[in-house]
Amino acid sequence: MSEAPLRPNGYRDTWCGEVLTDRVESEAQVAGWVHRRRDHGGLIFIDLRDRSGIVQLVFHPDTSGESFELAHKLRAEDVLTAAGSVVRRAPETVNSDLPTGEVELKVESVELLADAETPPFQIEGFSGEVGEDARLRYRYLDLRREQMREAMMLRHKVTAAMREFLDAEGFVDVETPVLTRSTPEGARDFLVPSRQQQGSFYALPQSPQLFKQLLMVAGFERYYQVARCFRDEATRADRQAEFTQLDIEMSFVDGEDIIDVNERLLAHVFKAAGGPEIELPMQRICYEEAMGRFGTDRPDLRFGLELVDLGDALRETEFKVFRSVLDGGGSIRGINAGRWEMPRSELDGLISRAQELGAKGLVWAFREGDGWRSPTAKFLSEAELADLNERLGAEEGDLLLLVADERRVTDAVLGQMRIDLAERFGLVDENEHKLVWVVDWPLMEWNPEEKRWDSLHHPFTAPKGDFDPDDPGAARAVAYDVVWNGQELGGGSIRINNADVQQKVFAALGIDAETAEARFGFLLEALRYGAPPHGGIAYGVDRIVQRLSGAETIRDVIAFPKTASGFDLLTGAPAPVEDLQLRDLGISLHQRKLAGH
RNA sequence: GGGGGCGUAGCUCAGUUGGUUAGAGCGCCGGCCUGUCACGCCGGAGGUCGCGGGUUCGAGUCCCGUCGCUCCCGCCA
Repeated sequence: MSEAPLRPNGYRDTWCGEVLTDRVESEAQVAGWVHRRRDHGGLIFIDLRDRSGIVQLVFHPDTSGESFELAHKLRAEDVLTAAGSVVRRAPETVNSDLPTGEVELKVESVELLADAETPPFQIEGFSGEVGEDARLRYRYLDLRREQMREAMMLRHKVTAAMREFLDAEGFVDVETPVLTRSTPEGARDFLVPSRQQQGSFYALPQSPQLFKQLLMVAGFERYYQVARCFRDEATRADRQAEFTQLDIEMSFVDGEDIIDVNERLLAHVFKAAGGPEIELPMQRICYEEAMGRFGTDRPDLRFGLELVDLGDALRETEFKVFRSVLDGGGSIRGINAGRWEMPRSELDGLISRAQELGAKGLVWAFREGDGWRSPTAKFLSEAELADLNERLGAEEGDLLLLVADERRVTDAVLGQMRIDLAERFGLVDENEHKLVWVVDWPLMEWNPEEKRWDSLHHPFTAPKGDFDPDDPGAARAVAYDVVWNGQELGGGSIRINNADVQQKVFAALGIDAETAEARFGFLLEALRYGAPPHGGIAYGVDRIVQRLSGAETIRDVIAFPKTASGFDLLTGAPAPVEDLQLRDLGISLHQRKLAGH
């Protein structure tokens, strides 16, 4: 990234990274942090770093005795300004690893602007990766490291490209409240107690969903926001309780309009961020097909190992495990993992993994002749084995994995094992990129634990055509998720713009009229005042940047992230508050724990 | 909420079957060094082995508990 020109002041007139051969024989003043010092006794080199890069300073006793004396005392991460002449290095002293390696600054004057204590870890070291505790506790030092600086710069490029594109397409950036209303559906809310209305609470938004719909009712037509969102749920490698969403909504559009503008948005952002080139139009796959072939609604299309339905081959089976599942309306599905040797202990590991994922068990087998080498082989007839082999496309020695359970379990287990196996067998080409729209979603799915219908996206998603409250499972949605190599980048839908339809959908979801009125009355009311057809999408900005940067965790692309247990190791949040503060809020605690650590 | 891994010097780690005074590299401090760029050489300081309890003649090592970090399941779009 090239830097904007500097207005010369008392500190500097040149970026460290821009002290290049075109400046030779001119004067320059630079400022920054001492990256490394090499003191030869009679000659001292200092690598000076600012955000643009590194330049070598040379301190000669003959050039400036005073500067030379000071240079002796400089230590890592001291902040200084140095002025002198830019000189070309002798050919044998050129450092080809450094963009500025053909030149150096012969220092004539130097001033220490701030001295630094010895950092708890080396900003630029070679003794391996620094532990995350230390990095988070001293995040401002961690952010000085090249990898973090580049991640944050990339993040900036991504959001800048988003804004640039959306601005050019006529989208209006509108801020929506952070103190808003709790809606107990979905994830747990972060609550904020109200001082003026004691006993009442704001909630931090899980997304600006309802506000952006209201902005459509308000006639803004095209809205976007880079919005902070909050979900009080467990953190993961790719999840933080506090995260950033690119939120978009449009009026007078159908699903194709939204997909069109978003494909161009993604292409623009990927290009600006140096990501993989996106071919337009992007591939699409319908929900049913994704679930059928990959067992997931966010399929990674870079490798095979597709799921195969095996119920038909086992219709007459007498094997009790399969029999009872089929009789109970469940499914038997399998994967041909290909020809891999695997010792018994690893096969046991696969069984454990399947159980961890929710299966009761896992059948493994290697094709041998027309039958199987497997503990399960003796329970199946020759005809059944032959049929299974054929359906799985099994060749001699292929490893076959079968799960029998409810369809949602077989999909979840095999869908994840497919990914595990691909990683383990090295089937994923990291240079290949597959972006795909998953379309044609069901509007709702049956939740057997809670014995009710749940929205697949959210309760504001519009049903395609007329909605039949007696058969919610039949309803489809104009909904679309965009998936990159098996990870969901964003998803959206056409929304309900009619209060009657919205009420029917609430009712089907088990939200009675009274509750709907209490929680969403403002929305229902707004929909009665002329709500245009509208729809939109939301992206996980952190995840997009994580994927573009190749970072292992989402924390590496967030300036000040929290730990898995929600702690901010830098500031010590969350922390107890003064009794007086609680009294103001009318809150009393059952017990007070002392702050941890 | 559940399961796995980790916790030893400022940082990254080693530490055998439970056995004398707990080690290495980097960093740090002091000295020497005029072309280095992971500068080099010489010397030095630095430890609540996460915390608490237990077993034992003896615990970094074994047991129990607890705290923290992390990954996974649940949860979460």
